[in-house]
Amino acid sequence: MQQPDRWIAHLDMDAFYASVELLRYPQLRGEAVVIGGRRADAPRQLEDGSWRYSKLRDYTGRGVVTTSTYAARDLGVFSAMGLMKAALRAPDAILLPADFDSYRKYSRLFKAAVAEVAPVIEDRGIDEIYIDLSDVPGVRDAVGHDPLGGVKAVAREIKNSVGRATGLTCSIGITPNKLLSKIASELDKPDGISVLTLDDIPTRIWPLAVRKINGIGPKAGDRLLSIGIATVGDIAAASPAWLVEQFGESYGNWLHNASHGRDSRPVVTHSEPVSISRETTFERDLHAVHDRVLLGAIMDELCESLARDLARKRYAGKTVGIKLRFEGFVTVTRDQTVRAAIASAADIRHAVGLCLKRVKFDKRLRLMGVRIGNLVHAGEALAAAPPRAEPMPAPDNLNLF
DNA sequence: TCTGGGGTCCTAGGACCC
DNA sequence: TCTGGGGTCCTAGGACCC
Repeated sequence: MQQPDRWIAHLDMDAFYASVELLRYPQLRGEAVVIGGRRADAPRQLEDGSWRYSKLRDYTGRGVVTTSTYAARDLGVFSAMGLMKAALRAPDAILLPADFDSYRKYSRLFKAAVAEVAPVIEDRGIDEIYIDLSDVPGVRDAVGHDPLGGVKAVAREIKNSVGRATGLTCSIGITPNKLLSKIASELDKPDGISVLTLDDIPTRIWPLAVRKINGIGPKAGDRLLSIGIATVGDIAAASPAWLVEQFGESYGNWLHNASHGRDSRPVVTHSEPVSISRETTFERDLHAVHDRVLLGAIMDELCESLARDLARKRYAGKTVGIKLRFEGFVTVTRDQTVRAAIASAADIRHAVGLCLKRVKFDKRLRLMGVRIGNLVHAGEALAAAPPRAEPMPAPDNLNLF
């Protein structure tokens, strides 16, 4: 076996949101349960102590499946599917609203439990992480005699630690790099461990569908299929020059390297946010003139939420952006960069007004969002920026809607 | 039966400066 | 006088991910 220079793990919590809900409602274990929808769909406890749950068949309106239990997946209900479509497939599935505070709590718990075993961790969202195991004693000391055994023992230790801390299971893939580990963690899900070396690529990776590669999404997947490429092995068999011809210099070369399992990205243990945003989809499409007052109030609220997020995280930003989604799912964005970093709801709302002026409102709206980028730490913003660098907002800018 | 909310990164054109 | 190349910032859109 070729000795890898790194051992990188990808850890993915199994059906994370749904599994956290099952800790609270253990009587639902084994049932088809779907997370999504509104707060009003929360279970109610009856006087006799029994619980009353919402069923998917009773759901009407917008919304998507956030996660589903494995029993619900067996019925064809998956993440990001519209709830109305899911209701057709699994009308008797139980619907629970998402409780992100609870998921964040369990997220902190499982990451702390992993850190006790292996501290070099890259956050990849609420339910997954990369871990560099190269310098973990049980891995490092096994190099030379039984590397695979050492790696597997550490993986079991991590899973036990996560289980003790949360009562939840996870799946772990361990390989020489992040790209392969991300794929490997899915090979034996749920509650599995998969260890792969570069020698395993032809047998374990090449037979997989191209969409299993992190970075090949719906568009690239369709395009690859349309030119006769269905598996990772098909990409590996194609010439790099041809891939570059089809997909451009950058993506073509990346596809070639990915299909051969090459990836040198490090595990990044700290990163700063690039932007912070808030958005909301309406229950019904709204008219820019007819529903002007309502839209204005919603935009005020979005700006206030964003300002609270900025204050809590101690950031200010120089570029404010709006996102508008019209009926027909057509999305439009506008950006406005101001001279000095801002953080207050009023300053954000003013910049939003400038953005809104540059949009043509000829269709109904289904979504509005506000984003702030070009972030600086709040302390630095105060030190660097003279107060009142921006003029007071003109009254008409505040009332575009 | 239309498709949530929070993000990151890339591309490409134009402005502006040297 | 009609013409270069490079660097950076801003903006808009889009792909992708969890």
